[in-house]
Amino acid sequence: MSDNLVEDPQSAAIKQLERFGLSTYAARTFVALASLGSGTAKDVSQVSEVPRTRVYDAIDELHDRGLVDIQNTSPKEFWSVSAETASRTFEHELQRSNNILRTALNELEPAQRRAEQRGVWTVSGQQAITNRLVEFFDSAEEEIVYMTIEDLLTEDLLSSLRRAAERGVSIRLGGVSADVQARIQDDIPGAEMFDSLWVWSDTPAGRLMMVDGQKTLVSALANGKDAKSSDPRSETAIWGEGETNSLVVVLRAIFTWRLDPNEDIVSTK
Amino acid sequence: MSDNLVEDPQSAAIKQLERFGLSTYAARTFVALASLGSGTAKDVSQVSEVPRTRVYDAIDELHDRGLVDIQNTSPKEFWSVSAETASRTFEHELQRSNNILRTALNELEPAQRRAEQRGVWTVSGQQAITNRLVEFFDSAEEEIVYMTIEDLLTEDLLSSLRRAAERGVSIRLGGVSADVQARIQDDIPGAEMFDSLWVWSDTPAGRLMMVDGQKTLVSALANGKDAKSSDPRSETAIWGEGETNSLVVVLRAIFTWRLDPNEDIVSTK
DNA sequence: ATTCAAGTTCACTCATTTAATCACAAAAAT
DNA sequence: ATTTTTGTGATTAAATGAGTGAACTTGAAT
Repeated sequence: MSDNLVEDPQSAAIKQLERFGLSTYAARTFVALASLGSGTAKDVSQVSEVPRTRVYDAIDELHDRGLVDIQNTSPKEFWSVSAETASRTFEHELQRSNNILRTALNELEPAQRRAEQRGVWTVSGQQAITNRLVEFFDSAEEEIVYMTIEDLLTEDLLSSLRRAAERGVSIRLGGVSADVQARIQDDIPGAEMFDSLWVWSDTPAGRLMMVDGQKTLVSALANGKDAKSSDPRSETAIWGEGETNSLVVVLRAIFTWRLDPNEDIVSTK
Repeated sequence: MSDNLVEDPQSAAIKQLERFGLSTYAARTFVALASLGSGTAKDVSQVSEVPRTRVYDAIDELHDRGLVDIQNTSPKEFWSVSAETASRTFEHELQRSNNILRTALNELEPAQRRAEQRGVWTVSGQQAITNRLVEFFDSAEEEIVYMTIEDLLTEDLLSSLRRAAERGVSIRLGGVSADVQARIQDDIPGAEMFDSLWVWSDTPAGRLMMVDGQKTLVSALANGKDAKSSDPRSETAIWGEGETNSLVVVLRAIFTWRLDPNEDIVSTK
């Protein structure tokens, strides 16, 4: 098989270089040079499968990007920067690019975003859902309730919860096993743990969240069997916000019913 | 004129989004949604100039990337994440991508890179040249001599010099004005300043570098007139390394002749 | 229930970009 | 001087993506 799940460094590197805007010729040429250290067009062509006559264009592209230096002899010799330098170069470029993007978007973003939203929005992909949660957590002023399976309690979310706790937001966490509870207690002393409403540690579930009683989110993992090995993209969530949002109303009802301390419900075994 | 030097946020954002791999439709759609907050296909089409029928594809693309959430009503409504979230999302993605690239390149990099190089290599672009200098500085073991005009003495280089100084490398810096000399003396106490061999603070020059007497670099700015406003890409440099490298031999001769303390040369006015 | 309009999806064309091949000129090596 | 290698340019072919329009679905109104 030529395409394994764990790729060989060659094609992995090529793929990323293309992602950063290099042509496939340029990407292949750079990878060839990286493994050679330096070489002529002929050398490059042989190990990279790039037509010899096109190596020169590829080198030009790389030279303009500062990734390859040229020796003007005949035959010309080409030299590629080190892995570290290449990586740093891209990092700089992308950082710069991202800053431009952020400021541009901020400029044209309307003053008041999502005051009160009717309806329920869907998000998919574990990372996207996590991002949304972090946003909600960061906007919390009084209370966060979050039920989750442990696999979905990433560092991102924990640090966001920590920040919230430091602001004085009360935090209630459910669905995690005893030992993880202990670890979190160390990390975020203010957090209050509760056992999940239903036992779901063995079944692949999802997450449930409510912030300040007016922003809620529910997620579920698509493919049923095992949660761990499932593709991160298979998680789908819906969320809604606003005092009168229907999803909010429903979830608030459930949460307050199950969690409110003055209510006296027997915990489901 | 539609394309100013300082672009409007619209097209600036679109350009960066495309750079990050979005189609132009997707980029335009996202920018439209970012200024609307949320809206239907119709709304988006009107402000983005994207054909209404293709908005759906664009939204799919954005949804997959976690940048847009969808409300499954009729008409469908679309909601874009905040500028901050979008920026963070890209940052994550690119960081991840860059890590893969770095490890892949490191794996296939040959053990011994550039032991002794014959010949002289050319680099162009200010950033690329700076990168090369940082690499040289970081590899210095005994001595760094660096002559430069102030504009080309960036923070990157200063911190690299600082690291070298802390390793005990002796540093000689030339070509900078008195006040900048003072500032650097504070920053890097070990650095020794010397007045440039010829007066070049007013003329657009370039840089001269030698490390450990065996790695040298010379650069020059292409367009003559004023150094400041000149395009950063117009700087071109050549470098060489190795005891017997011709460029090294020549520059070492000059430097030792002019700088060696036991020689007694009258300073050029 | 039927019709109409609006919303959504799909299939197709056209243009632009990019990969790939070829032909030729210049330079080295024999 | 001749032959091989190296470098540049032009040309063709394929693929990607923008743009257009037809067909289908859904919801609302008569």
